[in-house]
Amino acid sequence: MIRITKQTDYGIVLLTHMAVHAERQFNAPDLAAEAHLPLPMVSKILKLLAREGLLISHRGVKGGYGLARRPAAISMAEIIAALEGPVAITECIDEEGDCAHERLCPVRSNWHRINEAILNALSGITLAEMTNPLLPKLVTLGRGAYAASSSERQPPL
Amino acid sequence: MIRITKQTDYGIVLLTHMAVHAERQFNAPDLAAEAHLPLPMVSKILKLLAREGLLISHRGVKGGYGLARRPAAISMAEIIAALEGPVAITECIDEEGDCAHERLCPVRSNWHRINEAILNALSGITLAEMTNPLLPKLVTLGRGAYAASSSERQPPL
DNA sequence: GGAATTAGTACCGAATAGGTACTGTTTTAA
DNA sequence: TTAAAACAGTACCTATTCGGTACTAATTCC
Repeated sequence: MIRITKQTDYGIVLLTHMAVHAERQFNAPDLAAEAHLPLPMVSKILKLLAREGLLISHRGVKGGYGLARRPAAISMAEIIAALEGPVAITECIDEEGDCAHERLCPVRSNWHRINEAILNALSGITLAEMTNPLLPKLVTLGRGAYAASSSERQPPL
Repeated sequence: MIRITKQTDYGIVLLTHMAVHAERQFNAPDLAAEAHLPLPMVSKILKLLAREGLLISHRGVKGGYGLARRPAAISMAEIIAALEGPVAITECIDEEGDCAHERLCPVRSNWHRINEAILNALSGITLAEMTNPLLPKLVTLGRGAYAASSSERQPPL
């Protein structure tokens, strides 16, 4: 059903939570408790995000994880790519040589369109935007004080 | 890894093939042979597409399947939705009541953004475009005769 | 009525996802 | 220097889903 995995789902929740207090450093147990997610999963996910460069980790007693960049500089595309590999909806993209239909398949060159369309869509959403509880349109229609309370300002769509 | 299933993959290949000769009617064995895909799978997929209203089926000896609409009026979003259910990247969209984190999860309302972004991306690609072997940009840069050979004109990106 | 064709459903094996456990490494601080 | 807190890596198990097949109706044409 064209779903992201739960791992990624959790990962986005965690990163969003971290983005609200972007300066703070979080350790796995605290994050798990605050996000109401199982610790082993949280641990696993944070390790992955750190390895992929989206988080910076510090070991030792006072260790923990912090965002590697400003929330506005981290896109959904990056997060998803970090947690489940390159965003490619179809198989025949990565394994170009293996496809037996290569010469016959008229669709092949067009997969790129679909993949790119999705990649663009995901690249256009930043972590900073995810911390804002309302949609940009509604925010600008409402009173400005609310939008100003979020740490990052969103570029207009 | 945020993939469509092979069923959907095959489905798009089949529909693209049918879109090239949009008036013609195809039966399952012929289509399987022409697309170089296993017949049982093709059969299964065509049934589904017919049930979802993307294809029109005719039973009996001279039966077969035909496109229900013009290729330009069928979007990727519809095809994917027909073959693997509604396009919703995350779970908490459809099962609103069940999510235990509902009251705590600050991300929840923002999933809509991601889902809609992807839905928009997929809605913007039509079956007619998939029959064109080259990307729009390259086509307009090349000689016009080539682009004119495709049955449908693509809107500029 | 017989043959061709779609419709529906049930089933199985293999791959993948969700989740857990364990062992190692680094850092702080008493 | 040693113990504890935290991250790093990896291996493993179970349940679900996917890819694929088979079989039995229901229709339609000749």
